[in-house]
Amino acid sequence: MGEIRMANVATKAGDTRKRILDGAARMFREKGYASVSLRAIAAAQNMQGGSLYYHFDSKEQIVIEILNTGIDLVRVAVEYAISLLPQSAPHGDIIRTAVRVHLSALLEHSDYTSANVRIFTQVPPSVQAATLATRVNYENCWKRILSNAQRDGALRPGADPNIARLTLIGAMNASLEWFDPAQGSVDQLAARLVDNFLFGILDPSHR
Amino acid sequence: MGEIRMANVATKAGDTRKRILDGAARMFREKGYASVSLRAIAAAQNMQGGSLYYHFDSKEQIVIEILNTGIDLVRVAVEYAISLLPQSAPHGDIIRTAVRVHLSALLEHSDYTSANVRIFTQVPPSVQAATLATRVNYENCWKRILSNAQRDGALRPGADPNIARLTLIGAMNASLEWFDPAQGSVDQLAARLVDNFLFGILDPSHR
DNA sequence: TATTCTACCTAACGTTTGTTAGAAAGTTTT
DNA sequence: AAAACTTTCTAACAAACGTTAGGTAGAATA
Repeated sequence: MGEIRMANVATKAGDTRKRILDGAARMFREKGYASVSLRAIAAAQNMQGGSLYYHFDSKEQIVIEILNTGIDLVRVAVEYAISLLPQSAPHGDIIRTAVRVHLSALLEHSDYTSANVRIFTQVPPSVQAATLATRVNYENCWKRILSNAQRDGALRPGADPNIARLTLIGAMNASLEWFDPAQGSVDQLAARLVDNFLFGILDPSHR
Repeated sequence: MGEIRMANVATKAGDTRKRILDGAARMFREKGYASVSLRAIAAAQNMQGGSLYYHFDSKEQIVIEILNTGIDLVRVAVEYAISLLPQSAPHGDIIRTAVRVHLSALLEHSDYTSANVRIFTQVPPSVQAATLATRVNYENCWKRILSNAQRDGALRPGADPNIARLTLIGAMNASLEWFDPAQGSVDQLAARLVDNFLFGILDPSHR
């Protein structure tokens, strides 16, 4: 009593808790939300289903934590990578960097991020609501990038930055469904995807 | 016996069958696959859960039929719209037409098509496999469009038609999650999305 | 050593799910 | 009107689900 409960403290429970989340994130990414049971999540850590309730209040709390973590991970990674660019960096380079980092997290580094993309639409409305603030945070990160570009006249006249943002994020996230490392690295994919996005696919002579 | 069982014949059972599929498609689009039970699908037609088994063999068969219908609907609509264009139509116009028809089916006309986009990742692997041929069919439709453009030199050198195709379809389908008719019509969205796709978002002076 | 706390297990609960068998209406054919 | 066929209902099944209560072994504390 009177003590503050910390999330990631170096205890046995803290380790187990993290292992449960790690395993659950991977399983959610692979099989979706509804078809991953608490018993399956527990079994992956050699535990019984009921034991999860020592660490979490409900299945919803588990998935909320995974979704929020997944979103914050990309946001922090993108913001950090951008902060390393010189102030004078062209907007094309900023967008290029953001896309590369987003795809890298989604396709290479984070089960949390990929789980978020895969299962967000499958999750109960209450869970979606509990991750809204985190999502808005990341949305604003991209809104800033594109509205800065527009402010400096870097966007083609008539280009709608809102539609650009939403389609770009949609296109990136969709790559989770078809990306194949045998066909090329994530960086190669990012480079080509950004080129299409910035320059279009049409040859200048055909415009 | 000896009679051929037809799908859309004008019988009571045929009508009921279609109404069940129509209702199920809408419910799947709205709530996802797992959380729509057979009892709920039946209740929407004032029926009992078990009665569905007079018309269908299983829940999987229902969703397979909905998914295949949804994909074939867009494919036929896109192919027909393109066939109406003059032979000499520029590739940009062909792509523009295809995008407009795809978005129109997804966002305005077909619960089957939107259900397909929404729940495909949620559905059991056996169901995904049962819709593979239909999906490949539609994929080939877009492959043709883009490889024809490349053959005629309409694509920017270095533009990868495969990545272009996958990102375009990904971007269009993602719009199902954020499209808001209050912000503009489907045709307006299609026009802006295609402009971004063909010309890029960057101003020529900033390249 | 005795006690308290941590981390997990066992076993069950109520609910929901897809599915099935057989009865019961309603319709059509003979 | 009788018979056959079509369509739906009733009622139950086994399985799986999230969740809970209470017990238990080991570690930490006193």
